[in-house]
Amino acid sequence: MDLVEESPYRFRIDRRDPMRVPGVVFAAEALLPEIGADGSLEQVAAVATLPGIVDASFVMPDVHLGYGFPIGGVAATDVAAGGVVSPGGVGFDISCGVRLLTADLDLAGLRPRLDAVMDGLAEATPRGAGRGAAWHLAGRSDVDGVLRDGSRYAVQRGFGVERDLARCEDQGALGDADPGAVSDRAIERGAKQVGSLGSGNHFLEVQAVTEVYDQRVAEVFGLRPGQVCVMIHCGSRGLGHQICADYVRRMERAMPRYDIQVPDRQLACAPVSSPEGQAYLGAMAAAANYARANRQLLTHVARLVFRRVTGAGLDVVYDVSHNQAKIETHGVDGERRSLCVHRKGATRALPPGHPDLPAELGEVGQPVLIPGSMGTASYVLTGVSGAPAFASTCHGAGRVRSRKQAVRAERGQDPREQLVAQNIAVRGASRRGLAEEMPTAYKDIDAVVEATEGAGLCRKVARLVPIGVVKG
DNA sequence: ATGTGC
Repeated sequence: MDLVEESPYRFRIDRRDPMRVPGVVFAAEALLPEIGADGSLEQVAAVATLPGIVDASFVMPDVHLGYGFPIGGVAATDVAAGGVVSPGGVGFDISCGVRLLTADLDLAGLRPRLDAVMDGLAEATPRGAGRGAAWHLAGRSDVDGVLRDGSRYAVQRGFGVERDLARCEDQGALGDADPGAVSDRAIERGAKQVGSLGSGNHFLEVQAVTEVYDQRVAEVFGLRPGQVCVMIHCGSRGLGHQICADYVRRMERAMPRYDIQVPDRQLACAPVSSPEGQAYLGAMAAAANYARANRQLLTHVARLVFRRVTGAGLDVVYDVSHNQAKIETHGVDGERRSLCVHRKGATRALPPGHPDLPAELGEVGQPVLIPGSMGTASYVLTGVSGAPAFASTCHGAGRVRSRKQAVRAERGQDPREQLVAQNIAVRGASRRGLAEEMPTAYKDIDAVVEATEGAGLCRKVARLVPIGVVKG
């Protein structure tokens, strides 16, 4: 794929038929050799053919191959111009995202009790495929509560405090959720999984702040050097997965009716304004709320353990999704337009002064939470004014090897030993599960974050390192 | 990512 350098951190894929807009790759020169070998840039060009797409088909420096759409991608369609919504543009793990908690505790104070904290977290955190959850929903009214009101419902039921909600994207619940658009099968899969980590790259990590790049913003976020934090990375489990599968099938069948042709069946889509588009967005919002309730329950579990073992409380810095489509208003060619912004492996990053931010964050911008690969650093960033790509940035390190390749690369080595040698406590996960997530399988998170900052997508606020990790 | 794979 030919890339034209537009600036040091921005490369263009020129538009050619049937692309409607160009592709844009945000990356540093040094990352380019690791980008595109998997075919993800062909996916960028394919996404650019979607009806109603505006500006460009964007990807972040952590781009890699996904289902139809690349992971690390941002694509916005103009609702009034027949713009489409596509389940592949959100991904199977709907509203997968990250929540960061701060402990009123420093690393030195945690060290003597670290083993007890990790044992407590390991015992209390349901994880792995199909293994139960912290909260078993009792009947249809609980299910509807979670699907409609997300973290808000979890807090209402006693699994958190009101302040948590102010520090969540959408105040803890995405509007316009339609539980009626969610299949019985999806609900059946999800009912016993609220408050569970899942597997793959999902984790609950105890971290410590090692670097503060912006003192003023870090202070507003509640972060200081040496501070202990808890990062939770998980999604909508079997429920989101089932919804994605259901709607890919439904849209595949609907496309001829709207005379939509796509270069790849995995790009199945329907106009946002169509019955199929509306049903998907309603089901997707329900899954998004489920994922938020999931992170709220894991917050509750972590609080119980920290309180019991260390006496420390945990406050929410922020909770933000990196797999979601949202109807947002943005300027396009000097006009305010209603757009369906697909972010798949990309994080919303609101600039300072944005009306959707809670008052206490208004002056500094939205906290953006970026998990590194297992055993490497994570970042807290903030949104900046005038950024490209509809106020979005990266979501993590981004794979460079498939899971299978990662396991092969770790043959004859012990991933657990490698983490312990770095003084990182590990709980859970099979040898294979750990091998799939080793840093050699990912790009360098420091380089990815530097490229996003260089591209003017966000600004660094703080860097955190792992102390202990609970894996699915 | 996923009641993990044709």
